[in-house]
Amino acid sequence: MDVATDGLDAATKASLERLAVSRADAGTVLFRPGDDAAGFVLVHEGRIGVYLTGRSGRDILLYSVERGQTCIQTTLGLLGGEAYTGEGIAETPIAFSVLPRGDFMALMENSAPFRAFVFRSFAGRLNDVTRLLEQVAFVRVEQRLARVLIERAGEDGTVHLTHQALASAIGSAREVVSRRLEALRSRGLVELDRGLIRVADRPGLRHLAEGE
Amino acid sequence: MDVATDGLDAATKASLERLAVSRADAGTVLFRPGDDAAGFVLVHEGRIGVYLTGRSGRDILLYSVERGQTCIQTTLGLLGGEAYTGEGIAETPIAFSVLPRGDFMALMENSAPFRAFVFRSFAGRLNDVTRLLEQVAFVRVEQRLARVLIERAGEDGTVHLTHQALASAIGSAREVVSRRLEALRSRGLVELDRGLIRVADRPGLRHLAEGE
DNA sequence: ATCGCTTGGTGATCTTGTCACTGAAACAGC
DNA sequence: GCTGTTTCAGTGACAAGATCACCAAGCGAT
Repeated sequence: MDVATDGLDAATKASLERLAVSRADAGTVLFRPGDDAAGFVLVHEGRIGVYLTGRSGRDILLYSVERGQTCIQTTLGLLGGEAYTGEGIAETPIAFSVLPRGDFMALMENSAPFRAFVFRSFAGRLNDVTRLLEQVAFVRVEQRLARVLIERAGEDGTVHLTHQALASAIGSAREVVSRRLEALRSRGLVELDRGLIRVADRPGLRHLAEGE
Repeated sequence: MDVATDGLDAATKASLERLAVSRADAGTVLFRPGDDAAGFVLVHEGRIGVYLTGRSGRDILLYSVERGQTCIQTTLGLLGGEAYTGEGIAETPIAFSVLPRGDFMALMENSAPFRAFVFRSFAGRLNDVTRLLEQVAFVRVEQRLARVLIERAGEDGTVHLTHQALASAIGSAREVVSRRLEALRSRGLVELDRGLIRVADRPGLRHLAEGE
C-alpha cells in the first residue's frame, strides 16, 4: 500500500529533489472535481485525503496520499487527459512539489525506474479503491468502523476524529456512526469524548474488524 | 471508457498479432481471486466480466473487458506482483491471446506507444472502479438499475439478463432487484418475462437513470 | 410425465440512510 | 465574567435496502 520513492535511481531522485517545495495548511482544498491536472505531485510531508462526494453531500475517503507518495489522480490526468473526480484536502500541514507536465513526460520516456514508480503507485491506488468498494458493498458499518478505529488509533489508543470525519472515512452517515459508536461503547470496546474516541479493548475491536 | 489498441505503432501491433489465439466458451472462469497473473491478456472477441465477491456470496461487476482491451488485473499482477482480487468470467464466447511476462516487460521497456496503451487501460479502469464506488455508495438502487437497463438494452429494447445477473451488475440482492423491477413495471417503464426485460419507455427510464 | 434445476415472487425482520430536531461543548468578542 | 455563534453529538420517526426462509412457475432432460 505504501508507495515510497525507494527504488528510484540517483539521477531521477536528484531531478525530483531539485524541485521547489510548496507548503499548505491543514484544511486547504488542493483540487476539486473537474480541475485539470497541473503536473505530477509528490508529497514530502503530511497527508492529503482524496474524497469522493455524492450529490446528497455525503462523502467518502477514496485514499490518502502520504510522504513519498504521489497523487495518481494527477497522473491520471496527465496521461489520459481526464479531470479529477475527487476532492483533495490537506489533512495535516503539508509540503509538496510539482513536476511540470513536460518534465514528467520526459522522465516517463527516459527513466525506467520512474516508470516503475508511477506504475506501482497506480497499482496501489487501484487496489485501494477496489478494496474500499468491497468494504462499502459487502461489509457492515460496525465492522468498517472497527477497522478504521484500529487503523487510526495512536499508541495510546486514541482517535482524534469527529463522528462526521469517521462517517466520511467509511462512507456512511454521521447519525449512523454516532449510534454504532454508542453500541461499541456499551460493549466496553471504546470510550467516547467530544472529537475523540479511545480504543478500550483493542483485541475485541480487532476481532470485530476482521469479521466474525 | 473503451480502451482500444488504436494508437499502437505498427511494430508493436505486429508483435501482438503474432501471438497464438486461444478461445473459451461463455461461462468459463478465467481467473479467481488469489491466482497469479500468467501474462498480459488481450481480448480479441467477446466480453469478459470481472466480478468482486463478498463473503456473503453477493457479488458485483467491477468492469467488463471487451474487444481490443486488456485485463488490467493481470497487468497489475505483472507489474506489482499483486494477485487477482476479482473473478474473471467469459460472458460470451471469447477469443484472446496471452503475451508472456518477459515479452510484456520488453515491450514496456522499448515501446512508448505500448506503455501509453497500458497506462490508458489503467486510467480507464481506475475511473470505472471509482465511478462504480460512487454509484454504490451514493445512488439509489432504482436509479442504478435504470442505468444498467439503458446500457444493456439492445436496439429492440430487450435486456437478456436474469434478476440475479442484474443484481450482480449493480451490487445489490436479487430480491431487491425483483421488487424494483416490479415497481418499474407498474409505472409502465419496463415489461417483464423470464430471463428478459423489455424497456417499454426508454425516455422515462433514461430520465430516472440521470437522477431526478 | 415427472424429476431436477433455474428463475422469480413474497412476507418478516434487521440494518442502514435520511430528515428534522435538540442540546451540549467550544470559542470569539465584548 | 457573559453572549452569541459554531461545531459536535444524540434521538425519534420513517424510508430504503439486505437478508432469510420460503414457495411457485417455467424449462429441460430423460
